[in-house]
Amino acid sequence: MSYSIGEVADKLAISPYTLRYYDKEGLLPFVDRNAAGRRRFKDNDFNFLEVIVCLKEAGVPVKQIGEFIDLCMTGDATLQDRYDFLADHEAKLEAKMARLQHTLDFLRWKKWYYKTALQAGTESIHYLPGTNQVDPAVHATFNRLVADGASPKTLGELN
Amino acid sequence: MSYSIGEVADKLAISPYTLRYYDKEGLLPFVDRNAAGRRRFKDNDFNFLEVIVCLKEAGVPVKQIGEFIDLCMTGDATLQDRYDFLADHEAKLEAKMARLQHTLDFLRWKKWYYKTALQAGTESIHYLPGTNQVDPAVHATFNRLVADGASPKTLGELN
DNA sequence: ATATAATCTAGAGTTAACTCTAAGTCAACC
DNA sequence: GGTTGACTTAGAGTTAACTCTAGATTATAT
Repeated sequence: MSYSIGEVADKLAISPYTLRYYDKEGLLPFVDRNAAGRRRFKDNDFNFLEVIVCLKEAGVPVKQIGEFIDLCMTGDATLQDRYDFLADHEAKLEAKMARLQHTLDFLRWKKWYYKTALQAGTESIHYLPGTNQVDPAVHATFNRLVADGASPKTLGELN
Repeated sequence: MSYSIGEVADKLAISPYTLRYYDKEGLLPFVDRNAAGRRRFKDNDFNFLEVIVCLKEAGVPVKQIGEFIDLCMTGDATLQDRYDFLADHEAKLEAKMARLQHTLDFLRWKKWYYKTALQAGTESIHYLPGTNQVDPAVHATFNRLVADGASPKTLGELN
């Protein structure tokens, strides 16, 4: 089985432009061409494409993905380098997910902030008396609710 | 208490250039100026800055963050819009974290793939006999190990 | 008082990752 | 056999988010 650039683009839900750009950047050295110079992707190529898509999603720059593909093409001498590369980006992704979890926590507290303001009809219930400044105790109140067992996700839910 | 742009930049670990850029894009309409035209950040401004940093981390484009700040400056009439904005980006962030979890799973399976190749001294242990194509059963083997209770994270760990 | 450092604006430059255009080739269908 | 659509390359254009420069002003430290 072999596939045209358009078929691969459809399968991966990315544009043919992007695939050609990746090729230009050295990400697709494994792709064959037919007599007319058109790209013919093999079944096994999807193993590489899967990795490329994964690294992209993980936030690895195209240039670095190219370096990984280079290692792949070089052979068994680079197995350790490839392992280290993946371990490095695994750690980076774990760190990023931890940061995003904090971001999500913050978003949920702010949602609760607006839910309660909405129910009161005014944001000023969260202000220090006689000012336009948010009372730091409000965040502490939310944290106490969570510590007491409430779900941060449902606390901010309207209805 | 008030703070210069440099002090705020240090606290948020972003450059003064970036803060001025945000101001230019309408993200900092709440910041005061002194007689000489220099920015003076108030304590309460950090409530806005916190939100800006959070939305940035969540992947919200600067332009959209500006729209949210606009809502904030308009007053209580926009409370629902602000709630909806946060709820929308909460959902998007949850979806992104689910995708990243899949990405992390994939990275770990590939790490195990290279760990086992490394221990065998050659990647070819994963190929279909007499080819250079990866045997699809290899991924299935990894999945079985995980289904049988092994940790995907430690399975790929070297040592 | 003076040198150094921080700030200001307007606007130019940079970078990554596409995204598209132009001009041409090739394949599939009626 | 002709038309339509997919493909090719080289290279230009786009977009977001900075990042910096230049030239001027202001604040801080000796």
